[in-house]
Amino acid sequence: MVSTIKEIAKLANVSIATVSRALSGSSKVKEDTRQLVLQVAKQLNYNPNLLARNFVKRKSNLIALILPDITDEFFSEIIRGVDDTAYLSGYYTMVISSHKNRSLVESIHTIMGAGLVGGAILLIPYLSKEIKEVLNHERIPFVIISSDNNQNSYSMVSIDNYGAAYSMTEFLIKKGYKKIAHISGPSDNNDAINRLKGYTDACVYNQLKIKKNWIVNGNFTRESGIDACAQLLDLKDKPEVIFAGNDMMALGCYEIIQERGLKIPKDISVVGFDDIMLAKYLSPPLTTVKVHINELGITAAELLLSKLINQNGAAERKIKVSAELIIRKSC
Amino acid sequence: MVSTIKEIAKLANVSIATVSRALSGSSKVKEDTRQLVLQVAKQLNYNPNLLARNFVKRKSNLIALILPDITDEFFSEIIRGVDDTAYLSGYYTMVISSHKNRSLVESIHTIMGAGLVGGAILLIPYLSKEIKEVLNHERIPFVIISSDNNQNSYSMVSIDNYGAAYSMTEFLIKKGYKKIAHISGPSDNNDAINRLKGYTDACVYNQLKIKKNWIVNGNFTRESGIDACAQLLDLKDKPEVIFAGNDMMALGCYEIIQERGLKIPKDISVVGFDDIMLAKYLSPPLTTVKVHINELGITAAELLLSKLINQNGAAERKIKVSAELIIRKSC
DNA sequence: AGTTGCGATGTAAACGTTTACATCACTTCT
DNA sequence: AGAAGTGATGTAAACGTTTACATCGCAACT
Repeated sequence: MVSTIKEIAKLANVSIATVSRALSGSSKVKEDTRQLVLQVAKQLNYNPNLLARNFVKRKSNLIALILPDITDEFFSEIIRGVDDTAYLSGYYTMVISSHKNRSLVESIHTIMGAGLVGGAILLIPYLSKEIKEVLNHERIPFVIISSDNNQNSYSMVSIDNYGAAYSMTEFLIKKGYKKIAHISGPSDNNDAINRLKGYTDACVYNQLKIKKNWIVNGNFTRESGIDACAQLLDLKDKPEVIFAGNDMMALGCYEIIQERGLKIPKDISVVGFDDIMLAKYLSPPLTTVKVHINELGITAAELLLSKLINQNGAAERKIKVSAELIIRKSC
Repeated sequence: MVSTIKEIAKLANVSIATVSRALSGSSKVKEDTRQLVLQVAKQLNYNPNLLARNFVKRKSNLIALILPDITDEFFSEIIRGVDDTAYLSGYYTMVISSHKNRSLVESIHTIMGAGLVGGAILLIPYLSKEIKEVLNHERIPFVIISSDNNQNSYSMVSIDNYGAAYSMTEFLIKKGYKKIAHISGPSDNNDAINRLKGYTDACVYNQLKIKKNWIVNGNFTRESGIDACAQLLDLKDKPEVIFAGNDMMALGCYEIIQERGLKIPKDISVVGFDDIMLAKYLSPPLTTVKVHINELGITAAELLLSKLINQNGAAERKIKVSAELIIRKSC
């Protein structure tokens, strides 16, 4: 059942080299011969052995997508984006989740060094010294999806947190809001940092005063949204709108606001970031920022593929995937 | 940088066979020699070439996870479940999404015949004749994740839709509800069919009358939930509780019920199925059925691995992954 | 007619690893 | 002391494919 070029060669009365050439399509083979070979191949139900092919060519049509140790609503979109794009260029995608049984560093080393994959896409929130150390020793091309924008030496794809937060803030200002609060994410999280910066810069640029206690720290959880929002509601000088660093914290805001008998957006407005699935089902539906997550995957794959195909040591590129304001009823 | 066993052999002054044996750990090598080899390997930063290894052993430590043409909130959990389990046995997971550029049949054929992967897990909602045809010609082991329980000849893992729906219905009956309605999913969808059957069987077993117009057809969308629920609310003999075939339809119920000024669960109760992320954030939080999706992946992977490891043509097995009632405030 | 060029095809090596078999140096029998 | 057995190691083939190089036949030159 598992036919090889040898068998085709025998049946077609040609050498295996000719078969190989006929099948690969490129080289010079007489059209008659090619047709013959193709026909025999079909008849034998031939499937090339990719293992052998990759092995001898010393390259692989597999790319690794290395994911961090957490589950995320958005991972499947990234995976799909990568897989779709890779497939169109004849590549397959291997997914590796690092987790307790296998550190990220270990994954990188074993996977990238084994010849199994031709390139890798790494989803890494924060590039530690250790990780960079390992990466610098790897010889296959890779691309990083990360919001860690302090790195120059790698090709990176990231969400335009800054730009999106800036737009959202400016949108609120244009709508007439003067008192805009922000609940930020963890202070060591780059998404959070950039969103905060987008918010403050937009305020500054539009000559809007930011009171210091209008910026309160959260940690991207619903609970922290509740706490942060409570703080804001207790303020003498209450903000008119709360820009939560992500939707989960916005959700927390909704809960405490409604618990206190206030109405959104009449008494106070709320906007978020991420456009998680439930955002549009909240009441009122949440105005937020939608990141085209699958584009992260697509872009990363494209970048990697370009490295794989024309392997001139091109300069490392940084690409930001833009986001879109989703205007609903919460402001 | 890319060291091979040849180089190790040279440095350690042994033959490549000895190196191979020392590294693979199994065969008989003098302990001193093994240590020496190991040390040299480490020093050379050696990584075995998996491509070569798989090639010569004519087996692969890659398994393919073939997904259908849609994106789903739950896919990442399945992927993670498969990957985690596979990894623990030394296997890697390759994800293939079939889609417009690549039919499922095509994916199956090219992937499973190329020697690249040693086995496959296929997520297939409905096993068409064509698909079965292709599957029957494949020679590598595979496992199917599906709710299509009309198949005997394959190893399958599925959600226990029937049992879970039965439990939910019985739970409602025990709570004292006498008038239970059901909004079913598409009539050609096996999940929907089994859930409906679980519901009716539980009613019958508990001698509960089911009025014909208490069962209304939906199609798993929120909109269909709205329509179906409206029909139920318009009934002279209104049900006391609506068991929606999935959470999205339950969400639709919430909307129309609240729009009509009714209270859940005071005026009417609603329960769902799936435990999608937003279920717990609805107000009131939705009582529903949680399927341990990652277990689908884990179980499928275990099944496949057992086939891969002891390749005695064991009987094909069917495994149902059980579900759990998540009792919240909606009834 | 002999040379050159070229297109088509064949030959064989190579890729890195595993593994069946051969070999060798001992030890332990008889 | 020789035979037989055993444990450690080496030799070489094999896996399926690609590809550099060699070869061959034929057309188009001089």
